[in-house]
Amino acid sequence: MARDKEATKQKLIDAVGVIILRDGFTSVGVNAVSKEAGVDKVLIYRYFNDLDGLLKAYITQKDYYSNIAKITSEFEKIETLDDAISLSKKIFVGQLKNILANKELQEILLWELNTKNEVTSAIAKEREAQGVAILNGIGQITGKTKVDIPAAATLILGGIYYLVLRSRQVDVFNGIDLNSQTGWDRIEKSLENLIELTLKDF
Amino acid sequence: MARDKEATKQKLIDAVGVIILRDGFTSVGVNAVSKEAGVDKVLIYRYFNDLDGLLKAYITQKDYYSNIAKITSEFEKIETLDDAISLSKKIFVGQLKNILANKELQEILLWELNTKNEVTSAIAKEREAQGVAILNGIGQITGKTKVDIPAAATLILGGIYYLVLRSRQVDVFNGIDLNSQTGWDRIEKSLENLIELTLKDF
DNA sequence: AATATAAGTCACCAACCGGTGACTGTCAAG
DNA sequence: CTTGACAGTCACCGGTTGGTGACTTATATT
Repeated sequence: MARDKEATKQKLIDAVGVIILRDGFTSVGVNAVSKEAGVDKVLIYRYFNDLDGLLKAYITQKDYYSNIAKITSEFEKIETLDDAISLSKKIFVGQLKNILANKELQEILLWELNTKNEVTSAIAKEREAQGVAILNGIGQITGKTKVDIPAAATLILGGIYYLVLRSRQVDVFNGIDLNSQTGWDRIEKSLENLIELTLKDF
Repeated sequence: MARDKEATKQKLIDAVGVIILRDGFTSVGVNAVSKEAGVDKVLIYRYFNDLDGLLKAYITQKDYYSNIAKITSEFEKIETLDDAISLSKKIFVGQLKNILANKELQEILLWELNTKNEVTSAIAKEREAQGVAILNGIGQITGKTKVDIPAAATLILGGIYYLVLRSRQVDVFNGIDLNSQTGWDRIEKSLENLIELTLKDF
């Protein structure tokens, strides 16, 4: 009808987001996406070669990890160890709250765990760049520590990811209520404690 | 052929395990399972009502978390704080190595993250009982601590789960090689460090 | 030996999946 | 005014999914 290629492409890209958010990444297929976009599925092949091509376009537009620059700039203001600890806490707690609030991001994290293809690999690469940049920032300010900061940070970050994803299916995990504010307050507090203990141990 | 109901049921149950291990939980369906078992799929409905019924039977037979008794008995031997730290390290590192070695268990963890139904809820319930029992054990011996032990343990355990699952799709995460021995050694070391720091902080 | 019960087989169903070829309608360049 | 390029539509393909009814065959009891 509209006879506007770019608009149609955008409709398809947007439809991917809608379906991921509403039905999860497993429901993303040519039939569902085209139906959601109100467009024939053959256009996916014509405009994006492939469903993967469409997904790549979707991810590229999303640009989830664009806050690196902002964070790394904050590292430069750091002077004392307490500053470093405070910023580190802020980063990790921020990650937790960000993922917890963003259901679309949760779906992508889950997708990464389940599937390996060009798209998820591309996302992983981007995420990796962000993670290493932040770890380098922390590493620079703390200097020589007894503990392996990147390893500890990775473990804790993984814990954040897992608990958020787990909270989608279950209420209580290890006795902690993952669907209540008090439960997440406990997690957040522990997060801060672990960071403080780790960075003060040298 | 064999005309042996119990043997046929067992064939189906075993086939579930084979498929989970070989193709992942997403591939578990009536068609695939019956084909693998060399048995008609209608027998799944006759003997187990449902695919879910078959999966429940599978899980019940597996009994993944049967090592609770052994662990809780070890708590009684504890006398000093160092004993407690040592045992806690042993438990968490043991968890890590166990999951890392057991691909079928990894599939179930992933399944738990993706799906909520009677089967996964039943597994979760069993896991929950184990986790709480262990945490109670640790809690008893450490007494009042500054940190929230259950919350910290949950975070760390989640980290273990996530990293193992992530290692299936990606080599490097936050600069740590999740497919090399040295990478896992770093994780393990950090795990022990975090436990020690946490339990000594009171 | 006849019969009932239950084990196992077979053919089929509707719904969905990804994917493709042939088509129609529109718009702009010649 | 014609023609060609292209946006968009439609019908169909082979394959797989979960699920069911009708059937055959074996075994145990009377």
